[in-house]
Amino acid sequence: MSENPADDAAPVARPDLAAMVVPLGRALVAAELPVLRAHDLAMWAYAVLLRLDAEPMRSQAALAQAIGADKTRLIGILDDLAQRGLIRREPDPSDRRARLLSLTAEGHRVRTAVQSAIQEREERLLARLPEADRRGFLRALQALSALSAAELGG
Amino acid sequence: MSENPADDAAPVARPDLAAMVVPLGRALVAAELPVLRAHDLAMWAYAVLLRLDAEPMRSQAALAQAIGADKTRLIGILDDLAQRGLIRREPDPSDRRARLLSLTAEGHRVRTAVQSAIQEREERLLARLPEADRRGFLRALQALSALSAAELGG
DNA sequence: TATTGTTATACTCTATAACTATA
DNA sequence: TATAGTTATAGAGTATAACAATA
Repeated sequence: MSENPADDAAPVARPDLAAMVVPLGRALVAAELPVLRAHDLAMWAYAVLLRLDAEPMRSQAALAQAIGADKTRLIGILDDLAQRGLIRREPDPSDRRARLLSLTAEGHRVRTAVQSAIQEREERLLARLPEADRRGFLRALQALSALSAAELGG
Repeated sequence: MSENPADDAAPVARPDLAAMVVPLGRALVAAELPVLRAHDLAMWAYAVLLRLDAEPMRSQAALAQAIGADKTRLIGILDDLAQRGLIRREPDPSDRRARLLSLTAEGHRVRTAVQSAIQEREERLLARLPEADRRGFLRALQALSALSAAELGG
């Protein structure tokens, strides 16, 4: 009758992954917001700086897809970043429909300052975990987030 | 000049936690949705079943706070669950403003069936991780999700 | 008056559709 | 005609404010 505990009234061995991961993600985002606000950056703007620092992009559509954003919502973000001199945004000479996107030196500086502040906080949080769990957590997290959404769902 | 790699152009050692956790959460939720849909349950309805199975609640406000939902959005969910006979929802005789909430036997059955299906999928995902990382991941996740949002942010 | 539940409303984020310009 | 970018619009999810019943 109780060979499989999940069939009985007893609580399951662990909460669902989503029930732990989603609230954790919300809390991590909430912890980032003050840092971003201090640099007057929206969350998506920060995502843009990170992506363009890793690699310049050939078009806004490519950038949108790379960071999982909608291309229409990116426009205001890019307007702001370009106006503040954090990114370059110029028509591709070989196809003037597309916009070549890259980070300026100032954009790189801001990106680095923000990420340092964010990861400093994160390290204080991770320091509360036992060393072995901490390493396993980070490795598993990087492995899982490298899988495509399709693989995670299958 | 390059004693601290974060000050230079080189990429940082790891992505920000939120940048890994939030998309992972989204993917996990997306993986749950087909299971929930098969049982004709909304995500919040499932959260209600889980919470009430753990412990009956003295009021809708208490339930809302316990699962991190807005009390106004819970109402339609509770209407549906009560109508389908998955929960009991009766005025507290000692304070008829409040509604006593608890799971019916059928509600418990549904909760167990859904969670089994969900965790079955999750186990297949976790099986892709090395055993040590998997254990560290789950332990760290449970530890972090037990911290309050305030602690995570501080 | 304070609290529980409810309804109505507004706001944010996101996705869809229509328009301009280049090709 | 097809594509990149832009603008305008609509939808989902969420939070806020006002209301009715009970204490």
